[in-house]
Amino acid sequence: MSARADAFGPVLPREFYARKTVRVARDLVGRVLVHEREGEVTAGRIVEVEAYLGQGDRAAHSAAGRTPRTAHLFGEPGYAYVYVIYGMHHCLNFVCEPDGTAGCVLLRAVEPMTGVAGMWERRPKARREKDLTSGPAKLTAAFGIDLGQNKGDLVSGPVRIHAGAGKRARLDVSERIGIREDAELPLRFTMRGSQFLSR
DNA sequence: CCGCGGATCTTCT
DNA sequence: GAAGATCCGCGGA
Repeated sequence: MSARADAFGPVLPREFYARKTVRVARDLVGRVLVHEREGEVTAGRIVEVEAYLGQGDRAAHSAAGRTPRTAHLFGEPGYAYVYVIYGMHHCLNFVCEPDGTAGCVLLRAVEPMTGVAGMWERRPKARREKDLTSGPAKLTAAFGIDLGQNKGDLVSGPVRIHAGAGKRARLDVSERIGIREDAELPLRFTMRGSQFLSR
């Protein structure tokens, strides 16, 4: 790990993810997403997430039971779940809950911190800085994350989450975006006052 | 600024 | 074969 990445605080340990999905989701707001490869560090503060529950949540990919795609949602926590949406975009999730129980947190928006020039290169159509990462597929593009990072270890791999400054973020709670089933559940958590939310 | 529809492909029925 | 946890460009106001 580079000295620069250390400035974001320690990497969150696997136990962080081995809790109830909603608890992890709330705790993730304000943390720092880091993608490091070939010496290039891309980082951003997490400002928006959504929880997808393993049980009683028909909007979750795990709702249909184990399939080849979703098997690791039921496995050990602290791994990435990346999938392709609408044929051309990628979404990044973090596997939660103890081994054997499904549950994940969808990352929806971050505030750019480090490697912003690289983000502009990977998202040349963005107009303002907030357009770089203010959506689940925008931020994966800006961070260079795709299926190659699926099943990656968030504790020891190139995609990690660091603890951040430690100040407890003020949260707003709302309904999840872009889903039909169980759309009324209050499972979207956003950093109050952030200018980098998806909508 | 807003609403509409096209793009494009993985996954499961 | 159809749907989908989205983004972007276009047209109109």
